[in-house]
Amino acid sequence: MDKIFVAIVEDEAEIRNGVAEYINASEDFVCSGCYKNGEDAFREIPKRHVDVVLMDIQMPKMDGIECIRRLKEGNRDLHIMMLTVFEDEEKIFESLKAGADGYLLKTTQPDKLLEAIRELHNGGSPMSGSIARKVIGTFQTLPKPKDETEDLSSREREILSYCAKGYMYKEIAEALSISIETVRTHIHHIYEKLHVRSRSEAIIKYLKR
Amino acid sequence: MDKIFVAIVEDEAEIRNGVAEYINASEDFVCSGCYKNGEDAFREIPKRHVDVVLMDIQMPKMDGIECIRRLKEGNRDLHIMMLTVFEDEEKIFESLKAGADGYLLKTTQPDKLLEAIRELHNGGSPMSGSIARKVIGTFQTLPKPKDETEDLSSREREILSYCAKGYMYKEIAEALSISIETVRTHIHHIYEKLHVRSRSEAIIKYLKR
DNA sequence: TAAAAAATACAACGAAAGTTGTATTGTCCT
DNA sequence: AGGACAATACAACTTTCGTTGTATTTTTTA
Repeated sequence: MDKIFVAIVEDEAEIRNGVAEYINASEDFVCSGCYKNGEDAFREIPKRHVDVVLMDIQMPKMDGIECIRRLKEGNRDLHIMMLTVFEDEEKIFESLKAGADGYLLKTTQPDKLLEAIRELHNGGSPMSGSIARKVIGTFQTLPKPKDETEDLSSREREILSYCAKGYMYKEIAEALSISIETVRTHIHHIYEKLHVRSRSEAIIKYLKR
Repeated sequence: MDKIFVAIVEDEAEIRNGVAEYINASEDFVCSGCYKNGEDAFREIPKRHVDVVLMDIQMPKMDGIECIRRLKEGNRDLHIMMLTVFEDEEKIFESLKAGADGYLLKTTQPDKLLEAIRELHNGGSPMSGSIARKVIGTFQTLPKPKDETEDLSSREREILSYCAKGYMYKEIAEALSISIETVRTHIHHIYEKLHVRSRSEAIIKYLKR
């Protein structure tokens, strides 16, 4: 069986070499390159055979998040996993948005790291426990303000949706083949039901619902 | 060390008993209850000592997603993990929104299941590889139309943010202690940069960026 | 340092939006 | 059958918004 080629991007030589050594000592992985900043990594990785990248965040010249963005732009299929000490939401979500496929903390045990690389290569997305919990937490937007647009009639909702596309009264009237005065009336009713007093506020409620 | 109390909610007796047996055979877990539908689970679990719930989705009377919603409403701290055959995004995200803390497929190996329960209990969020990848994928909103609000000056962005709160010119002028005419000028500049021609369109761009 | 961009301000005019009130028709629920 | 609501329409009037043009002071950048 072919070995999995792993690249390491990490500015601290000690960690970099430690991880590389551990990877090379394993059966099914081989370290195909070590880079000490995002710039070197971005220049070299596309030229080589790399299956998986382990990426630090804080590095000189180019940080890991920007490096991911650029690497992914060139090759969507490259599997990249963060390996960092940061566990604040900002860094996590910026990384994921940039295209990271996994996110491990540096406190991860070496054997768990190898297992994670394997999972990453198989299309999974390994995350440290606390990271996964934060990611899942973003879906639990519990107490969202009741959607007042529920109270609108279907015609009113239709008209509101035109407002939310930037249509003027006149344009809505044309689109629906009704008079501008009728549009006015509908919109007035919409304002009452949504408890707002302008098109802006109505659009805001509509888009945020 | 105290054992971790695990409840199982699953309509198929074979699976239910199999998992219960496996859990009871382990060192640090004990099955504290088996329920064959969401209704029974919702009625009984709050009365008992339960640390972790393993929850199926498709069940008679009350499905697992609704059951999670209700259990979590009563007790935010209860750790619930889906254990299901479904891996479509709809079911996954509905579960997470309802409050699931983990999501495993039934194909998970028994030893991995036990490890996942342990991780869940420790505040992690174990997910099967393909699930985690889908979850992470939602953050990678790839080809989003370039954020034109980037081109705005900080003052302009500030004013736009007031528009997006529903403020009128007069109110913005007051809030920033500048004249209404200056607000007008700024907003006109904003429209030029965003290539829009009304407050509505500007707000739409701002909220969708 | 010279040019460009940002922040500020005033003003006048026309266009769009918002308010208030009235009215007709059809549907749905009680 | 009567009442409530939705959809439609018209109109007069007020307020807010958007356009155009000019101008001064900083700040930034080439």
